[in-house]
Amino acid sequence: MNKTQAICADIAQKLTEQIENGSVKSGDKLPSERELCAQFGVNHHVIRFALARLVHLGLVVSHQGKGVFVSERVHEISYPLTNRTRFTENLQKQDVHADGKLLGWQIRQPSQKECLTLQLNPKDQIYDLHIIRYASGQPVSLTQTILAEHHVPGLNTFLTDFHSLYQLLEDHYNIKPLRISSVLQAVISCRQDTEWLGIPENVPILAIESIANDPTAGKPFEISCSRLRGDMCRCLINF
Amino acid sequence: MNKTQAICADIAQKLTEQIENGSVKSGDKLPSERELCAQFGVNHHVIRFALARLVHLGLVVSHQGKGVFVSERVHEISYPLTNRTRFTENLQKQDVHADGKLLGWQIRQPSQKECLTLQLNPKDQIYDLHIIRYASGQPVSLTQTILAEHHVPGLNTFLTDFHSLYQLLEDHYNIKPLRISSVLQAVISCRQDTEWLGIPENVPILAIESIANDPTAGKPFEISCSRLRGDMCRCLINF
DNA sequence: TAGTGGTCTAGACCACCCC
DNA sequence: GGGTGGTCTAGACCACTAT
Repeated sequence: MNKTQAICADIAQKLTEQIENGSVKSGDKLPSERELCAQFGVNHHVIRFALARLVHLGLVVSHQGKGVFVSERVHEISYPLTNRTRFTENLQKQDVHADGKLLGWQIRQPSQKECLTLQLNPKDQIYDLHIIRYASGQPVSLTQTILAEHHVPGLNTFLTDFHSLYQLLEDHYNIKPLRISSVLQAVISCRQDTEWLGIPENVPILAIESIANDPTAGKPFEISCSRLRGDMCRCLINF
Repeated sequence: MNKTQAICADIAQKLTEQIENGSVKSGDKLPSERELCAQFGVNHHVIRFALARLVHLGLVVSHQGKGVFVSERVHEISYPLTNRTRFTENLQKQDVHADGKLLGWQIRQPSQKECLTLQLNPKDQIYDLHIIRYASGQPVSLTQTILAEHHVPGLNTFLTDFHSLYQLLEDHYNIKPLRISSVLQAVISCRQDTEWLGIPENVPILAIESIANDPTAGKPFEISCSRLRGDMCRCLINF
């Protein structure tokens, strides 16, 4: 049927096969775009388009001025999702070094939706934290965390040497949040993701919105919105 | 810093804003590529690149020969994931009409991994079904289902008028599978997805691999690998 | 300086849709 | 036939990295 626009997809296919059957290995540099042009007898743009597809699939990464390289098999993280899931603990059990860094924070008025979810008065205030998390030194997720200010008074004083949110909450407030629900969705990377996670655009991201309780108070305590690298994170659920 | 390649991203940004602030509405046709070229004073390719970004974000869909249209807000499906999750039931509770179609099936030898998971002998045989599922008539997911042949003898005779797998299993074998684990991952759409689900390439997909038990036998019964449209499916988990 | 990836232009031609 | 999106070519120029 429609077999005119085969060239570009064909090249992507051939390159994919070369990677998957191991004739170019993990970490290897692909021939330069100019070389591939000559090799396949096509234009610059066709090659670039084919390579873009491989980038989206996570098979290669490209570095301006250096070349295009077959992705190192990133250590895939298994992320068991339970009501007690804690990023740091989770990874340590898999013998992976975990760390978190606070990118920024503010105290602000809650939105209408945040009021509803956290059962706040409109004049209550909230902490809004942005956290990046690392596994073995590699950035894997961006998280926005919302906490009611009156639940964690003076939180700001503990933020200077931030590593693990839940550790902090336990140490200073004796609170161990319990996750009560999560919503998972597959989305595409945006500017923010590319900047912080060091990944290209148009790459899959697992978005997780969770609500956690403070079990002693039995009330909603935390809203968190995480964006996890799709190529690194597998989310496990047991019933 | 790097502010040369702003044009393309800028245009994508501007078009995105026009859609999000409602100055072009859901279902509306965007100006043709030629018109946009003139409007922004740039080349064909720049416009196409910008539009591609919108496509990946799920904001627009393009139809050859007709034009580029702002995506109709697809009815987002909430997909509660529990050990009793059944696609058909699930959607009916949300007053959404659900249906399934069998794309194909075969009986074959299990792979090593399938043997292990389903606790089979290498000489056992398995049913391998490919199912597409619809919500309100729109395709939302592709699923591969693996069942041991000796658990569902003569299954083939029931496949001619297929609508709901779990209904079939209950009606003819009195089996109500219980999900015991799921693995969720964000990936990117492949050829197969684009063909069956009617979505473009490089669009997010939620991949779910599940294992279910036959509760009366207490043994692994089914492996299913689903690929859900990222723009339509939100997966809910309660703890 | 020379090589790499990245962005943009100008223009040809194809496939599809609708009148 | 005249519109639309889709693919490909040829070539210029920029930004980054090595050496």
